[in-house]
Amino acid sequence: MTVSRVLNEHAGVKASTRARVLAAVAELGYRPNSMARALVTGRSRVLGVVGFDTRLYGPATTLFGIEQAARDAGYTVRVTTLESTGQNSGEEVMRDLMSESLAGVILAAPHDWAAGALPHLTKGTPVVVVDVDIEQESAPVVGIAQHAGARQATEHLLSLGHRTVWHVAGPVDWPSAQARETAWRTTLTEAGRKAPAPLRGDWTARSGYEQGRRLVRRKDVTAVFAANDQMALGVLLALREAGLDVPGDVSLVGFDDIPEAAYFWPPLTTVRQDFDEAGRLALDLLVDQIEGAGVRDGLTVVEPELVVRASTGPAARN
Amino acid sequence: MTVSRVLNEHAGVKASTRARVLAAVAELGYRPNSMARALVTGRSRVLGVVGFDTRLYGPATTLFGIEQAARDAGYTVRVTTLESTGQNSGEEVMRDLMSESLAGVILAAPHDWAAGALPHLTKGTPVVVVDVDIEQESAPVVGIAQHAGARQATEHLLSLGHRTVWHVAGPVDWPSAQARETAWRTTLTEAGRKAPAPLRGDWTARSGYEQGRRLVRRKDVTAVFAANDQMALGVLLALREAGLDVPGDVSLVGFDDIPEAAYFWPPLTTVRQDFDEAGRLALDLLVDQIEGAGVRDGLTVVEPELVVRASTGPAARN
DNA sequence: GCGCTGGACGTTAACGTTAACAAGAGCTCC
DNA sequence: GGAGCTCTTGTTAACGTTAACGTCCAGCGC
Repeated sequence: MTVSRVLNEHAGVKASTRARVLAAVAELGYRPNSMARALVTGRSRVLGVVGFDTRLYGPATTLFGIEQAARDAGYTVRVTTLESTGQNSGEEVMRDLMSESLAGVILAAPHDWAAGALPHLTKGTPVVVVDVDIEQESAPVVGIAQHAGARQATEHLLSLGHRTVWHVAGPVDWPSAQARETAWRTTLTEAGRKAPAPLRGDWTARSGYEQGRRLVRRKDVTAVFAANDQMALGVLLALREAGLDVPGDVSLVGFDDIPEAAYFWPPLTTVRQDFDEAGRLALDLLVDQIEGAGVRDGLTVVEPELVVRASTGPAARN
Repeated sequence: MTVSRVLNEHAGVKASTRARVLAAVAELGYRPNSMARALVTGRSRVLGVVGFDTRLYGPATTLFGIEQAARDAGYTVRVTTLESTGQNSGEEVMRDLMSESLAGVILAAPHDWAAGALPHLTKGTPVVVVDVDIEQESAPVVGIAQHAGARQATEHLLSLGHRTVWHVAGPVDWPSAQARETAWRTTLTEAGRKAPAPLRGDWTARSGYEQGRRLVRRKDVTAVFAANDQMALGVLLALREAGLDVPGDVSLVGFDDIPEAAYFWPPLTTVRQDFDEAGRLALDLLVDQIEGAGVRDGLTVVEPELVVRASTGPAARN
C-alpha cells in the first residue's frame, strides 16, 4: 500500500498523496505494527543487549549509554542481564536471543563469558562486543584502554617516589581486571621494581576492606593501586582503622572514577573511564553494520584518563 | 499444525506423536518465531520497562530485579530509559511502547513522570507502577515505605538526644524524595520539635557536599538526615573539611544502604531499601495480571529497615 | 449394520506488513 | 498518432504462527 511507502520514506509518492497519508495517520493515531514488519522483513528494529551484573556502576552506565544512543537511532533495546558465569550458558542465552529476529546484538558482558557465547550466534548477525579481548577477532570490539589507565596509575605512584606499588586486583574471570593487573605488573617491572603478589578482590568495597586489612599488617606498604573505586574505598577504611593517614602514610589510587570518588575522604585519585561513551560507540558500530555501512573490524578504543585528587602524595614513610 | 499444539502444551496430542515432534524439534534446532506468534495472538512475551536514570544505584538495581524475575517467568524485557523529565513526553514514549504489542508494562520511573504517562497507555494493557504515589489508583503500585524509613531515621536521631534534625532533601519532582521529606517533618513536629528548612539536593554527592558546606556555617547543627547515601557522603566530606567529627560533633543518617555505605568513614547509619525485591514484586504482580490471575489493585509495600552503624551517636556538642 | 460420539490430527484463513509486479495516466519523441 | 517511457498507485503473495473448523477413524450402543 502507499501508506507503507510514505512511512518508510520510499521514493515515488506524489507530495500531495504523502500529505494526505500523513494527515490520515495523524488523525487515526495509526502506528505501524512492528511485529508484522519484523515478520515480513526478517529484521526488526530491536537490538539484543547482554549485560553482566548491571547493578554495578560501570555496566549500568554502559547500558544506559547504549539505550540512549539506540533510541536516538530509532532502535529499541531488549536486555538480558547475567549475574554470574555459571547461571546461563552462552549457548542457551544466544539461542533465546536468536529466536527473536533481532537486528543485532551487543555483548556488554565484560567477561570471559562473552568470548564463549560469541560462536553461538547465528552466522551473519551483526554483533559488537564491549570491553572484552576476544582472541580471534570475530567481531568488532569496543574497549577501554585498561592497560593505558593502569599504567598511568602505577607510573603516577612511582613518580611520587614510592618504591613499589601494591595491587588489589579484580576477579580473574574479568578481562578488564586481568588487563589492569598485567599493566600494573609490566609497569613495575619496566621500572626495575619488584611487583608484590596481587591481592584478589571481587570489585566490592567489602573485598577491598578485607584485602586492606591484610595490607596494613605489613609495614612496607606506601602505595596501593586498587582495580576499582569501590575496593579503594574499602582499603581506605582499613587504613583509617589502622591509624594510617592517606596520603601521608599510604597513597591510594582507584579505577573508574565513579561519581562518588571525588567525595571520598580524602577525594580519590583514580582513572576515569567513560562507560557512557563506550556504550554509545558500541551502538554506532552496530548500527553501521546493520545498515550496511560495513563492518569496521578490530578494536575501537576509549582512552581513560588519570584524575589526580588528594589520596596520593609523595612517599614519606619508610 | 500439531507442532504448535505440542509446543504450547495444548491437550489432545497422543503421547507418541508428541515425542516424535519433540525429537524433530531437537534435531532441527527449531525455534518458534516469536514475531509471528505475537502477530497472530496480539500478545508477545515481551514486557516494556520504563526506567529513570538507570545509572543510579536504586533504579539500576530495581531494573536488575525485574529482568531476573522476568527471565524466570519466561518473559523478555524491553527497556526505555529516561534521563530527565523534559526529554520525552509520557505520551510519546507510551505510543512507542504501544506499537510493539507488549504483554505488559512496568513503569519504574520513580518520578512524577509516571503519573503523567499512565493515561496514555491503551486501555487494558496490564501495568504495574514502582515507587510512585499514583493519585487515582488506576494501576497496582509497588512502593517502598518511604515514610516509615524516614520516620525511623529521624526518630533514631531524636532518641540519641538531638534537639532537632536537619534534612538534605532530594529533587522535588521525585515522589520518594517528597515522601522522605514529609515523614521527616511530621516526625519532628509530632515530637514537638521545630523542623528547620530543608536543604535541597539532586541525589548526587556533589549536591550533598554543597549543602554540607552550608550546614557547617551554622553552629547549631548536631544531626543530619540525608535523603540518600550519596548526598550523605558529600555532607560527610564537608563536615570533615570543617574539622567536625562524625559522630562526635554531628550525627548523620543516609538512605538506601548502597553497598558502599558500610565502608564510608565512619560506616554510615542508613535506611536499607530492597530495590531488588521491589523489582521482583512488580514483576510478579504484572505476570498475575497478564496470566489472568486478576489485578491485585492497591499498594504493595516493601518495608525498609534502619541499619545503625557508626555515623550516629549521642548528642554532645551544644 | 447404522448412526452417534469423541479423540487425534489436518486444513483454512487470518494477523499487518512489505516486495514484487501489474496497471493506468500522462508525457516525449519521431 | 502510436510506441515507448516514466511516474504514481494498486494488487498479489508471502513471512510463521494460531484459532476455528473439518475430517477421519475407532469404539460403542442398540
